[in-house]
Amino acid sequence: MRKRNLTINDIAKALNISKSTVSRAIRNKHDINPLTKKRILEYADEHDFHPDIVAQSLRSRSTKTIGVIVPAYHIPFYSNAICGIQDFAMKMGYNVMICHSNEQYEIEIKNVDALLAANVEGIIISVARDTEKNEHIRKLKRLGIPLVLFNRVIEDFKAAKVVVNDYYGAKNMINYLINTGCKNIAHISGPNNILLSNNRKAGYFDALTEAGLLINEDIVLEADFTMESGINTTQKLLEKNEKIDAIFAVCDAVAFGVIKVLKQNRIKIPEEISVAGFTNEPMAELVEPSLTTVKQPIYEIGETASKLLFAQINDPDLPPELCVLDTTIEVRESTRQ
Amino acid sequence: MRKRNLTINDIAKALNISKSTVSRAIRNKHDINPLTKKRILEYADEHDFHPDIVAQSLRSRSTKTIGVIVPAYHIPFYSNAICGIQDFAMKMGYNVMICHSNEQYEIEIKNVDALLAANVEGIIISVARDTEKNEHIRKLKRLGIPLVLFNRVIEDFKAAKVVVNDYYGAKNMINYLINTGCKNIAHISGPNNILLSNNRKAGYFDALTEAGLLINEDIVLEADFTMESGINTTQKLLEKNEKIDAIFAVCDAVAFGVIKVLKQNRIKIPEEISVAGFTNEPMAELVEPSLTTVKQPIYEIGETASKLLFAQINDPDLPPELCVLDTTIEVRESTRQ
DNA sequence: ATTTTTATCGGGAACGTTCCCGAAATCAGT
DNA sequence: ACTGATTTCGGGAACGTTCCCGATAAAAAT
Repeated sequence: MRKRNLTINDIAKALNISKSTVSRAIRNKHDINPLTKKRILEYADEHDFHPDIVAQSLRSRSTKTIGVIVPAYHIPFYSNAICGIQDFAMKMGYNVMICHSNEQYEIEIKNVDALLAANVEGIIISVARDTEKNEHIRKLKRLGIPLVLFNRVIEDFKAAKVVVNDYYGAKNMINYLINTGCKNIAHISGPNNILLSNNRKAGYFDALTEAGLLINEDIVLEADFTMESGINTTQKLLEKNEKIDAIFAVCDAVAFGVIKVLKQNRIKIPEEISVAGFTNEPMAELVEPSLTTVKQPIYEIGETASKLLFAQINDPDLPPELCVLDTTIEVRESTRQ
Repeated sequence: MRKRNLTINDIAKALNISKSTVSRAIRNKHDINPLTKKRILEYADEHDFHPDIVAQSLRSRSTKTIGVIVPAYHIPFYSNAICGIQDFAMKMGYNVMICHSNEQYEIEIKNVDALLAANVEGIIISVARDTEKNEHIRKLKRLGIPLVLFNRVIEDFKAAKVVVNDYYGAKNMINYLINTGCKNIAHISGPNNILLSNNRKAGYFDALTEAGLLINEDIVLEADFTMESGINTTQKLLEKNEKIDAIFAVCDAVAFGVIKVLKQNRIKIPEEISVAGFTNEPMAELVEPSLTTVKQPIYEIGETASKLLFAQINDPDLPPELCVLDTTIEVRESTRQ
């Protein structure tokens, strides 16, 4: 139960004027005598008046709130991207409501409903690992809710999207590895229902092909985006006894798993095997050896997603824009020079 | 501008009954004929009716929203604690509005005002590093807003609080270090305007005293909670050329800085110097050597804060409760056996 | 058959705001 | 002094819901 706050009616009564006039004064409208306005504002200031945002929302039919759904909150990539989203939203005078799906499709559906129930004016979403269907996303589109997908996007779906150039990022990294003398580069990919996994994998293949290197499908394994899966997959990879001089992981978390297993097996990084990741999480420079990785502009990704969303909110007929941000290669100790 | 949704008035008109009756049916109240109720619910279901949460908020004077303020979003401790807060709040049917102060007092004040403007029914806050004054917190109390402080709390202020046993956590860790043969244990503390810094420092001092070891104030330096400050402080510490066989850092981030500098100086961890931290961030097991640290139940801290807040929301006259959670020692490679 | 109870429903105010429209009152122009 | 424009303000409806209270009709009690 909210405490009873001062309302424009109270002010109106106290100053013996109408609430319409008070409203005009507060919202700095014309149609008002500068003197009465001053009188009202002084009174309001003195008594710490704040217009009730709920009543405003009801009347204006606008909640000034946007929603965000991410797979997991505590993954550094997402908490940093959320920063970018939120900072820009605040500049626009909007609040942000954040949900996490915990990588589960069912929860993601519930999140969507929760945000709809809260009457958000737009939604930014990065889909869960499990999300194969996307009826809940199409529903948003049907309802005409402004929508932006980022990072993990849905391929055959028309909507505003923010991604990085996964293909070229991966390709550049493989080229770099090749330039440092690696010839047998393994790849631990992400789930192939996620677009970015396939794009990065394609970059890997094409870089090898263009360099005239043989492709060995035996050293391309699939993991998800966790360190645990990186550990398991690396163990499987080593058991194959293939000749390997580098491992390119779909993301940093997986690369951390790779490093862990290689060190356990006393394999020297990068002398025997170079390791490269993708994202540049804060941890990347702390692990030993520090991780060479494809650096994503994480904060900007969130910020851009926010910008695209507000562009839609302000002009609902805007055609969906695909925004591809550039990556750079951050060379550290885990790859040979 | 929200899209025009179906309202109870629409249903009333369509079924030729009054909106009061529709409202009763939706909210599953008595005073209604089971048959009409069925008719209404079927119609509502068929047309995908959802009561307008904003109108409900206005009428009930309850927003079903709580606010959270943390120093920085992307610090793993906070993103995990927020998970605990949010999960419990959702169980209670509440939304969560999250702000970050970016460790700045002025922004924290703005955050408080933003949450008040949003009519949150309670606030959970971990104060910024810079926060020396606390007028904005007292204001919340004056306004009668349910309030819970966590992690970084204000000492001389009556309010519900959730902390860990910083004193004993530190003391236990120092005892452990002593047991492994360390005699000259340095401490890099946190800012002394933050209570937990002082408690951990006190645990450090008392453990040394009780073990009959000499206290050397020269090897007790102050940092803030960042890795950078850990780096700088460790360098200063080494320049003193004091005899040191262990460093206990106020938090993991600082400990990571310590490790970095020691490695740069080719000082062997833990053979020459043991290193211990506090918190058990995810990174702690990834650094090399992995970090021995005082493990906090991070998710539970958030969950508990949430529970205390809802206890207050449900009973505003509840006396403020201090909740102290236990820590354990997580032994890894950075300390000798 | 009359009164009392019970079940079911509708009318209307209220939450705090914005906005449309019209009423005064002041002012300028003839 | 009379018209017309302009400034300033108030009344009241509306946003979508909940809730109090009274009305009606059916059921039960006398």
